[in-house]
Amino acid sequence: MLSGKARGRISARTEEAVRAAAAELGYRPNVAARALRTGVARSVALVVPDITNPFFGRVLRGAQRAAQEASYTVVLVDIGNNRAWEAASVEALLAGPADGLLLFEADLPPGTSEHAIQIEMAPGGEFPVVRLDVEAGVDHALDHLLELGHTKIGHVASNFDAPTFDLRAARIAARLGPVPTVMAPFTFEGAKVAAAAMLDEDVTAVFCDDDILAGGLYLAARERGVSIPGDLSVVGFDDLDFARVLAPPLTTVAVDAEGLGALAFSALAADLAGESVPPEQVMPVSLTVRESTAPPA
Amino acid sequence: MLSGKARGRISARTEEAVRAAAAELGYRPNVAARALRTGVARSVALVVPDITNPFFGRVLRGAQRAAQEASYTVVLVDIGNNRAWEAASVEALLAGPADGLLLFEADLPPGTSEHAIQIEMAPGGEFPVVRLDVEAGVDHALDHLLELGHTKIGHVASNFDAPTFDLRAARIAARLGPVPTVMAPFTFEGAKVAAAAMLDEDVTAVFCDDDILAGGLYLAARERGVSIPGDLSVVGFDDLDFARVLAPPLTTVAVDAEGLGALAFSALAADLAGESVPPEQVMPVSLTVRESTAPPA
DNA sequence: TTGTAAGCGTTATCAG
DNA sequence: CTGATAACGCTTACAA
Repeated sequence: MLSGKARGRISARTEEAVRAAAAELGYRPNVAARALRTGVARSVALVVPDITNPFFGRVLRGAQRAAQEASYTVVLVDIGNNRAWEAASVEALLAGPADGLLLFEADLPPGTSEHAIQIEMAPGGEFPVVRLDVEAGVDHALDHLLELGHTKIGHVASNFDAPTFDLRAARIAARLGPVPTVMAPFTFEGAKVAAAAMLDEDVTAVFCDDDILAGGLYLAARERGVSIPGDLSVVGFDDLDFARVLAPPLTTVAVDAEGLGALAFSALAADLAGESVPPEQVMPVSLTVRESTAPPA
Repeated sequence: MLSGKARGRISARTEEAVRAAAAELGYRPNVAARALRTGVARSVALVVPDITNPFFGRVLRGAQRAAQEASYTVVLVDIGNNRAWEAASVEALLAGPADGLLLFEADLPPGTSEHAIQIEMAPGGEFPVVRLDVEAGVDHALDHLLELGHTKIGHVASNFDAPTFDLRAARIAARLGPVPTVMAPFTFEGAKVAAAAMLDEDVTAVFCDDDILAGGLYLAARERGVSIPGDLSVVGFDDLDFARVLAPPLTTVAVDAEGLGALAFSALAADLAGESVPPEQVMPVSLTVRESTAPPA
């Protein structure tokens, strides 16, 4: 009765009384028993590549907020940027605790029949995808640079193999043709050494796949005495909190990470409820212009 | 039998055969049924104030790694810096999914008999606590500043009410007596406006309760044209990734957030296993000296 | 409107 | 060493 399925079967007075008594005694339905009986755990798993990256923290918060509202619980799986762990981790989830999966840049062993939503992946796969409008993001960034008068633009790309980064590269190529490119890892230190090579290229502006990569470029530029934006304009992607506090503040593509997480959860909830969910949903992005971009010298 | 409780009751050959068949058919024990029968879900909940803060991301990763090794699952609850949500959120957990709680700067309704570990809280409460050696952290920072020759030191304190911040203030007071203090919120923008007031004080160095607060101070200093460390030395706390990329790189107290998370999980696991756990465990910290500190002008 | 009973998939116990 | 059986706490269907 406490599950709310009593529609009109019992009197309001009785219901009231029972609820009061339940509250009085501190009664809590046993979720394990309910899960066993109904086959539904009201819990979803979120798989992220690196929870240490603040971007995923925001996605997680969005998903968790939405989940909480629907009285779902979210269990976190952090792949730790280590693809080897991925299979094992996801495998563990399939064993049961989760009704469905929110997969951020992760794949499922093919044929595994499970409810899942993929985040920031290419559409056309087995599961619905929810993603950022990456193409619009690079368009905004490139338009801004082009308007400023830059013609020699470089690309500091992520060396993490994920569709979202392929999309960035493809869009840049489509707009500008081949451009000087370096691949950088997702840490300030690593990105710094990788990005240093970009300073030897003949470019007046660079687009970075992510703010962290831009941070690495800042480090390299500082070490080499190249001034931003005087000698080099730089634009990042994600608008992480620290972009604001860089010197100079970073011009970057702002994305709604929490919204992305929340949207992914809603899609999964809809799927679990048997509703049909669109094969692809994309979140708009915008450009936040700060002080790291200026006309070329 | 698959639960491994068959110690010598069946032959190795039989066991082998059964396991093979199980793997063949893709059999997975149903966790809900197991949880119902055994009363144990092999799952713990981690409650954090703000998952958006990279510090908690690191704690979460540490806890998750340790949990995964023990084949536990961790469910996340993000309070969102909103104390009002806290009770409701924790309440939801008590309903069942979690065998135990990892409470970061959170309290449990008193008397709630549950297995829990408190992180970064004052010892002496109902549950064992695991925390950073905050006192040593401020000692390191203060010693460093004192050695540099600073005598007029200010304190940018967190306005978030948590024992760890009380500890910092108490230690500073014990070492230096009353010092100019401003309270700042946990965002760059908010901290910037709060920290601006510190620039009007007669101080040559500032200790910040957290790197984020230090970032706010950087912003205020930049706006007012005060140079770091020329006019003002600043030291932060936590050694978040972005501390490295600030200009100048921030001198800060480095803490092992992942280790903290892992330690907290182990303590909880021990508690769950019926082992006794020490009422207080503290993690050592160290000072990372970078370029935001120098002798007073 | 209310009561009763079956069964979800495990694990544990107790005879065989 | 093996096989049958009860019980965990809940939901649901059906009988009263």
